[in-house]
Amino acid sequence: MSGRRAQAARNDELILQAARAVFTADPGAPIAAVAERAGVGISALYRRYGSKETLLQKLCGDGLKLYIAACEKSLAMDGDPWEAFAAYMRDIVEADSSSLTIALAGTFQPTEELHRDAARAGELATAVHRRAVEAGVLRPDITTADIALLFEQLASIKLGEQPRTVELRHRYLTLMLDSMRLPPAHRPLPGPAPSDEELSRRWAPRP
Amino acid sequence: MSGRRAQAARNDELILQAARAVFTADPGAPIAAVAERAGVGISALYRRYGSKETLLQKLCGDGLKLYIAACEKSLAMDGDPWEAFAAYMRDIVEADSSSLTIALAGTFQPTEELHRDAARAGELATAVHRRAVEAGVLRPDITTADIALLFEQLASIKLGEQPRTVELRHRYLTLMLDSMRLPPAHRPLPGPAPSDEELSRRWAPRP
DNA sequence: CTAGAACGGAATTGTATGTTCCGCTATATG
DNA sequence: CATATAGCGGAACATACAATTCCGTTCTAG
Repeated sequence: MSGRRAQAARNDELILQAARAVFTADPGAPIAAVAERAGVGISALYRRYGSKETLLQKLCGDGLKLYIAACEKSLAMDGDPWEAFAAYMRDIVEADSSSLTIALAGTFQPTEELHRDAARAGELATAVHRRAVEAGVLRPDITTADIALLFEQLASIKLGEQPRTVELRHRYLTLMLDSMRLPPAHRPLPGPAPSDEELSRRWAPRP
Repeated sequence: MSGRRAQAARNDELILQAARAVFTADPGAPIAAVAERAGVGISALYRRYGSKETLLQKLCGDGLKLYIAACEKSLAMDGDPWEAFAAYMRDIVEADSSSLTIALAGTFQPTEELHRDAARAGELATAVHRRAVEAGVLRPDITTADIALLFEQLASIKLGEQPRTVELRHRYLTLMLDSMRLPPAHRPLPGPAPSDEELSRRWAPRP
């Protein structure tokens, strides 16, 4: 397959990647920013998604599917129950789906399919959580809702470029896991702490 | 003092309170929302602050002063070094200055005074941190920059009304403190975990 | 060779928001 | 009591921005 068709197929992917990157960095970004990042014109976007809302629903749906996949992967793990739980949380952080899902909450009308997937994700998350509690490796006073909020906190971290941001999220996830694990223990923290320079850079006036 | 002068003096405070509340809830809020919340006209605002930027600088400055006060209070405490450190973090959460300070970073030109206060706040925070590390009650691999980011994570929590939000922030602060304290230990978590209803409410499309 | 899919990007349209302006009111003052 | 004016409410203005539409162009399948 080549020529115009091929470009179209490539653009499909290009646009989705761009949209993920742009809206993850700034949930309120204009749709033109997505087109620019993808290196295509605006009409290439509107050919695929009838409106901004449609695109956001698609992104949100993809994020949910990643979430579901992480849950299923964890549930499929046998062996150390704590490791299964921790892997679940690490996978979610790695997928970076919360950022979008959360920031976009209330921005658009949830599809029927979104509702179904969200319900399924909730069930799976509950299962992952329950297994950890029943195995006695997770503080029982931590609920599934707590975990959802913890993901949101991690998603709020934004410092420097994406890889650095993910690295820092893992750092604080490690901290969170320490505080949730039974028996209490401290693990070494991954990645360097933020430097003062990283922190202060944010005070430069944004154009 | 009564009559017109009195109303003016009252408005001074009214406007500041409203501005704090509004911008804390939504850093991008229009200036008209502040006037409405304060129950005054727009011109009452512009009489006091020449521009939105000026108002934001004022709020940010106030937040910094609260931060500085919390540091000084902690440094003045003698007795349990851990308690001094924990009190510092609790006070910052209570003051809720981070929300503004962080959300507004980069949205306006920092004043000279802001710079000075920020520097002073940094020094004090470092002192609080060092004392905890030297007393052997705080994980040494946690840096002051880490703590700054932890505050940001707490500030990102927004669920329901302000009091509930603060309650939840204390809940997760407790978790964080557990993970930072030497020797490792778990403390009971304050406040109830978020209910599913609280969480799902956010998905209602915002007008 | 040509119909039409795919596209780039300017033009259109609507909205949101910072700021200014004007007329009103109550009060301080002589 | 008269009146200058501080303080105010809110409409009007100017503008920036962003979603969407539209049209001319390009490329390729048949």
